[in-house]
Amino acid sequence: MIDDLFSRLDSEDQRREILADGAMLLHGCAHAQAPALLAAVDEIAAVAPFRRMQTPGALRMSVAMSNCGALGWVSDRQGYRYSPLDPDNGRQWPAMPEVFCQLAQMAAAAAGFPDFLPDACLINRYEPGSKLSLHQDKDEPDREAPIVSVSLGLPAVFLFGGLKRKEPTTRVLLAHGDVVVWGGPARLRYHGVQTLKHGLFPETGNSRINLTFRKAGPPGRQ
DNA sequence: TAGTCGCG
DNA sequence: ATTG
Repeated sequence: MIDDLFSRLDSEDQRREILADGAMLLHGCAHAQAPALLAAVDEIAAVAPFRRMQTPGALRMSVAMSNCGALGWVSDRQGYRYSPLDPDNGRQWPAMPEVFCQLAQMAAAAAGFPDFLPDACLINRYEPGSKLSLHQDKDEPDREAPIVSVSLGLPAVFLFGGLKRKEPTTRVLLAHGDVVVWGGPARLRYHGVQTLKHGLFPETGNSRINLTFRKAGPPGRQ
């Protein structure tokens, strides 16, 4: 059923699945680096703790977030934007660890987007009950660069839709080490995460950690 | 209760 | 219109 919605990139490598034109799932791509990634997340969170941000509607998101890199995605009653400073402490976000940047570059290249240089990494922590409604990543002025999303910890159902909210969504189970890359004609596709179910994953404190790499700075300088 | 609608 |  779901298999019908996917086409296989090639029969030799069942670990790459095309979700749409310009969107690819790299199954288990980050599995080897996962321990290093999680250790780096802990270091980042010690400096820029996870927090549940407010939305323009003055409600709180269920997902707790932090950032690393030159720019971080923030939300408050004023709206969504990128900021070089952590609004909770007025300091720059922690630097993007080398292992983050290398993984993001490698995954982007494997999905057909060479020379991806992310300047922002949004770190989302999902506890059981957390979800992210269907949305577009459209706060980045440069739409040439792709989005790279790395899943760690508990599995979650990723919703991948079209360029209009009402278009049907594909449901994709994302497990520890999976990476999704979307760009080009898929860059503005709606996407979201279904409510996380509880499960056992001690390495992440029984939560799901998602790293989302973006180029959030001005166009050019790729 | 999962899916859909639609509020502000 | 909507990362609620």
